[in-house]
Amino acid sequence: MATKRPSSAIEDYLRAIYGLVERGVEVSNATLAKRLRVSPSSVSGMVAKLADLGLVTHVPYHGVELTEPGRRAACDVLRRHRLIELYLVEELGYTWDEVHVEADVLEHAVSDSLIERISAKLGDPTRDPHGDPIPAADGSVEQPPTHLLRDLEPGASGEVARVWDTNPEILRYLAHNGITLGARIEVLERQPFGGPLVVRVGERTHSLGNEVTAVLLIRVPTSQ
Amino acid sequence: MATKRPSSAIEDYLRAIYGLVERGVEVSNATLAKRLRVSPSSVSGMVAKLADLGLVTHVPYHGVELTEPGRRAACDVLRRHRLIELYLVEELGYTWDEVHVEADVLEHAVSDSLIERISAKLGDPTRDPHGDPIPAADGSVEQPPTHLLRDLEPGASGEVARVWDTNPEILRYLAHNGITLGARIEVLERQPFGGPLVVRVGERTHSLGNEVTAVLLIRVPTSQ
DNA sequence: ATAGTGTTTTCGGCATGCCGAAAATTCGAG
DNA sequence: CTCGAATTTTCGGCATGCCGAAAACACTAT
Repeated sequence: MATKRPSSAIEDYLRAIYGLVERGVEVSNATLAKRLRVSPSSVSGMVAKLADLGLVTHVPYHGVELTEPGRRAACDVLRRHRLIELYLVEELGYTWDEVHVEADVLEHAVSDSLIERISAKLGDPTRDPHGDPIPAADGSVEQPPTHLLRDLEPGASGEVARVWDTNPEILRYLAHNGITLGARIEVLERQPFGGPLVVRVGERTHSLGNEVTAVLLIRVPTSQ
Repeated sequence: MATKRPSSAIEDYLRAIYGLVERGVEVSNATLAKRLRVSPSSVSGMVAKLADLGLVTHVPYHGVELTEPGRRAACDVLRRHRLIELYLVEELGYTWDEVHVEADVLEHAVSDSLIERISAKLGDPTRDPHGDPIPAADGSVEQPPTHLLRDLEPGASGEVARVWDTNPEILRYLAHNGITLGARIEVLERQPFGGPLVVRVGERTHSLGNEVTAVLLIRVPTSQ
């Protein structure tokens, strides 16, 4: 029998930790506090609790790491979150900038059986509307090899595989400029000193700032 | 701007009070405690809080009554609850005995905008899978005139308009015997001393106990 | 009137999670 | 090595909601 689900607060922390690791961001008390919009002292308290529960390992004054049960629980939440996002887009006409807030709440409220019906109705998809992989019901995740747009050299091209951000404004900006999942994108030139990257998407060229290029993951055909 | 939504606990109490009134059950501390599966002392505490918030009036040691703001808030929750139930049946293949538990949780998690999209997708329905009226977005509810099956005399007939219960076993029992919304039902005879009511539904006759006849609402053609 | 019964309320307590202020720790610069 | 800044933890406190035990109340029957 499936063991009971953690509290929403716990699930929020687990998903946040997983998300930071996934993006290669250091998982510190401070980054967690910022991401969860909570005070650092609250993070200390909750991390102690997570460690008690065996969901993370914690070296005081140093880092936090998910244990295997913790990773598994995080994947469960992530699966729910991403399936809900996709469902809202596919079945209820949401756009990719609207779904995150809604899914943040619903991920804690849907039952396992509901989420499996949703998955079935969507044809057991493996990507959410932002290109993020949807963990399978058994907790496995496939992370396809991609490159940050920021790291590509002029001349490189590929297609937009994933947008690593939840900020509705950035997402609307991208969609408005035709930068959506699957769009072909070619790097034309890079301005020095942290300047914008000039890219071509379809007929148009855009100068993209750091906030944007650090968030777009590109699938490059001949990787390596 | 819509004022913030009450806590889930508060919404649960409001919906419970509304539900008891709707069924003509006395709204006492005890009935509330039983319906919410909570201790009587918890009810006392929460009722005091609801009174503070102006959602109910409370005469200590006597009854609780919804104020107009309280009724309105209860209808909001009820609208969400019933739309979710219908949605699960229509779009995700749930049966009428499965939806209640799921909706109990989701009613607190769906945003107003999501619920309106759901309502639109369903064609702004006015009945949920149990025949319960779905309050409109403006808080108005229509209660169609019906009769408890228990109160009908032999010879009377009508169609099943509503099932006033959430117990999955009763609901499965009814569905299994063809007693679903819209089914024609005719009272054949009434056994005395609280005995069963014999009814005909389609080709078959059933002897229905009190638990069942007290829960079936019948629309009788020539009311009066 | 009053005793008894059942209901309701009050009271202190517990669990979860949040906070700010102050103490503890780390780590780089000098 | 030591000082100081930044981070992290500890501590006491608060809010929400739940509980059980005991006191307060209402209502019925004598």
